[in-house]
Amino acid sequence: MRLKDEAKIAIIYQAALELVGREGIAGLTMHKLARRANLATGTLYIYFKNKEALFHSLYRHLYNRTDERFFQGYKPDLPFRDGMKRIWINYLRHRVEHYEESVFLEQYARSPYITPEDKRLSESMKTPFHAIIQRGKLEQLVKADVDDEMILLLLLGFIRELAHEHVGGAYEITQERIDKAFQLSWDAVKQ
Amino acid sequence: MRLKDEAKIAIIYQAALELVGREGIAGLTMHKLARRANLATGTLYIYFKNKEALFHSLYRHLYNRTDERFFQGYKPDLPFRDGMKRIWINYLRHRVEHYEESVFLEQYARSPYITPEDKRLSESMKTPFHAIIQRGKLEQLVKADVDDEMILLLLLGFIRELAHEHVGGAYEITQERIDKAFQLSWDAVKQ
DNA sequence: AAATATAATGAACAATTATTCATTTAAAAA
DNA sequence: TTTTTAAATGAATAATTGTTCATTATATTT
Repeated sequence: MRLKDEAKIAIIYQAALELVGREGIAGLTMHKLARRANLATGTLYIYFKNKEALFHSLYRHLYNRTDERFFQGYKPDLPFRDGMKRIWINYLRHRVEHYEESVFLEQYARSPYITPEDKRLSESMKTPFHAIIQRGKLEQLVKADVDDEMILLLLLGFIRELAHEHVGGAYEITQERIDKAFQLSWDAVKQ
Repeated sequence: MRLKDEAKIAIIYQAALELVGREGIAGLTMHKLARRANLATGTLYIYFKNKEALFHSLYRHLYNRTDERFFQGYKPDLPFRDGMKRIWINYLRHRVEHYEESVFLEQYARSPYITPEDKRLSESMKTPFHAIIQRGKLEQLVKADVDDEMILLLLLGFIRELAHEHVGGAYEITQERIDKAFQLSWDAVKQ
């Protein structure tokens, strides 16, 4: 099979994410997906072997795109707090602007489709975050007696809830609230 | 229809939660569910009108049981920090010991099965937490310039991540870590 | 114990959804 | 333009899954 139209695959991915964002993996049928992507059902099978392969492929695709987004605009010569805030905001933006991705990733992780290989992949996402926390400890700005993972869980957990409530319409994120929320996070982890 | 065996319904709920915890809502079939609950497929339809009604019923059931668990052992005459820690730990325990419930609730919220009525219900869970935060502000122990919802999101988000990683086997929760984690939370929200 | 009522069963049926493939449409090459 | 090749279509088929119901087992009443 020669290389198929990349753009069309992107359209299929996008349609899948939109549908999963609304009705979850349980609600996604190949028929609905094709309709949303303006294709015939059979066309999906030109690009993907079957439904399972489509999910698998989308899953891997999402893990490639993400991590560079988190570190956009981060310069190591920024003071630590500013650099950390930058990444903090990047991650919040990511969760808000690509909310369906999170829904897909979380539901896929607990679906009949996930493979053991996929599970390992999700761990690797965290490594660059750990590096930042290490820096904070070296500069004696971050609590030395708390392990990196715990600090990371506090930061990510908070951001995820903020994004979740914002997208759901229950809690609007404003600039003022971003500053306050980061301050809370900072107070939690600072030495 | 006269009242059916409550215990059997509990068994069905339990089986459903276990299956959804492993393969998500997308992976749950009536056949699998019946097998796990040691019943014939048809029996499920004696207790529930159909699959949708079963989910709906389970969803409502979960919302009734939960909130009393969170406030177990909370006495208003405890110093604020101790009382808050108590609830904090209760919620962590809840998320760990009833992890499948969380998976179900989150997936159900984004499934083809949820109704608008169900959506409203999930908001009500938070009210008792808000009351505690109010107390903290009155006693001038909690940041006055941060709204309750934000404080709540930080606390819940962190706990949810801790429980998630613990259950997944990636981050074991020990007594020492519980104390540290609560300290982080406290540092975030304290005045 | 017999009669009656209720619950449980699981194979049969219905509905939904995934997948295939003969045919059409569009693009590329001759 | 004609021929050849690739891509797209969507109705038909296959597979899966939800639901029903005639029958059997169990419990309750007389």
